[in-house]
Amino acid sequence: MPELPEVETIRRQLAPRLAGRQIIGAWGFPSPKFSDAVEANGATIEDVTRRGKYLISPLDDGRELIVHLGMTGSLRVTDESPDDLYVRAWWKLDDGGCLVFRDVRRFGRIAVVDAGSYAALPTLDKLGPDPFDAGFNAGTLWQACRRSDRHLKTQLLSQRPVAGVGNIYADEAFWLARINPADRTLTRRGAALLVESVREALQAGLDHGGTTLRDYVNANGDSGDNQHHLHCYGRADEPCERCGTTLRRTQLDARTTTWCPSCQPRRR
DNA sequence: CGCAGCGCCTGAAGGC
DNA sequence: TGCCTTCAGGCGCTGC
Repeated sequence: MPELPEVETIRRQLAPRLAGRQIIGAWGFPSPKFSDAVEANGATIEDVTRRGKYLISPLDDGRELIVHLGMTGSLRVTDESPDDLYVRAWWKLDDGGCLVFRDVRRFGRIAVVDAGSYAALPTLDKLGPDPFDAGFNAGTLWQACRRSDRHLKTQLLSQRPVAGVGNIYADEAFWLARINPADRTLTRRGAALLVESVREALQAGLDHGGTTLRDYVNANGDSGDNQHHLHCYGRADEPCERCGTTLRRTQLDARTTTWCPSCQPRRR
């Protein structure tokens, strides 16, 4: 499940490979989620950038090709035309390569829009600051969480206070910050801790090439390594690395959530 | 406008 | 062995 570290890993691999390449053929799976792929035909890719979990490629005609990988999406550049049941889009390049988007569960999304016009992608349209930007700090996070009464974890996953955090790195960040994900309010100090912990969790993911639980592979087809470095996510019923208490699992707004009842006590 | 609830998808895993 | 059910989950949409 690609979150910011996985998407950024792919972006770093694709940007030098795709910049300057003209698209000379395109196909999209016949569904509104993918059929926009053909709209990029004929344009030249100028770069591959990222906002949160969205890959954004500026085109030379003032539009942008946007790809969200969803749960099981992957992007690769191959030498041959794809022959695979789960390919949802491809773009033939002017150097003989082919950019292929594969997505078993079809939770991904492709769009071609006028640059910066994201009305068709409401989450992107209202996306918060990237976690490593100065615009994400204790003050902004505290303010954002003060305006809502939802569980803190649900707020992080909304992509509004900060962009790019999904279920895995959210559980990691709350564990690192020793904050209970079911809390609804943050102290100033808690906000500062959580900012640092979000960055630490995501940086670990980046350093280890992303987390591969089942499907994730980078643009070279390689799995990540961060699944061997997780402290909390997916470790319910195992002892907490810090205190030995058995980690617990629950559902929080329909999201599987793992936490340490001792290190991460409920506030209030 | 905020948000709770639901639907989208399909392979893997578990139950019997 | 094989059928059936449940689970995973990011995001868009609907309706309160």
